[in-house]
Amino acid sequence: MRKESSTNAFNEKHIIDSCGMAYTVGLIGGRWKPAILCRLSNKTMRYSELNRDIEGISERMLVAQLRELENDGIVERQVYPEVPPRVEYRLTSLGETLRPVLASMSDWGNMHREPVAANMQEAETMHA
Amino acid sequence: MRKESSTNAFNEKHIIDSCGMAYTVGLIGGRWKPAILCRLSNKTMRYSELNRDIEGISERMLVAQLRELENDGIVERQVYPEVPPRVEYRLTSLGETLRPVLASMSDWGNMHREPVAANMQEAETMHA
DNA sequence: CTCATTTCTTACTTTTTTGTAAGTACCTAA
DNA sequence: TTAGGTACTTACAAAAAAGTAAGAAATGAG
Repeated sequence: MRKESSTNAFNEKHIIDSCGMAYTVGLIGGRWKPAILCRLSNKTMRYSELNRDIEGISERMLVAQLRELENDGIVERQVYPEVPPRVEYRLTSLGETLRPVLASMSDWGNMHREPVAANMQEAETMHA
Repeated sequence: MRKESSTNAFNEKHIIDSCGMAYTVGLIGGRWKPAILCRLSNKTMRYSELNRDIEGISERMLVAQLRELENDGIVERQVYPEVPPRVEYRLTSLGETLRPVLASMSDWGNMHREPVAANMQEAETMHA
């Protein structure tokens, strides 16, 4: 939970308000958001797909990050009134404007780190 | 300090190895790195300048973040053998390759958040 | 009525990041 | 000899982020 009155929270707000880069990092940063956005950048996915696809993520984290992305207007959540439930996540139109930014980050990362087998596939799909 | 054996540390490594975007975010993310990179993107600065210019940062944080950027090969540190000491920080050539990425993040951020007076100047200088 | 499936919640613990405050080293100039 | 400027360190405390484990709702199938 966040403590509105902390120096930390104050600093965060201030930086976000005075630096566009910090604002962007705030939206897409964190442990799991890149992994989520990377995937939703390519296609709509349902909750269980994301959960299976992103190795090591817990449901708590997955939901929390999706909610944040949703609240920030980057991702949208579509619920189908079925049982068992089906919920799909995709980029909003705002989220789509982020795509080139995400792609440039992804490309830079893939270019400048030691090549690891696991990335090969990802590196390709990002710019398919 | 980091606990190498934690699930958290393991997950971080794994994601960084499997997602270029996560790798990039890992390098430039965090509370103060955007503010630092934003400035060093434009010009070489000495320690005290950064310290004055980045409102609210503590010396501990400034040094820590600069060290990380240095260890990651993005920023370089030049010490002049003078008294009182003079230390300058600038982007390395690897850091320069990051500039367009940083700029696109900065631009996106400035474009998509409520315009705040403080940003006007920054938004201009970024693409001068 | 009980089970299975999917998409979450909730309460609690551990780990990581950030902040605070004080101190250090170096030389120079007064 | 003492004060001053710059660039840090260090030890400790607070806050935030992430992990763990268990549970809950809704409903159709058997």
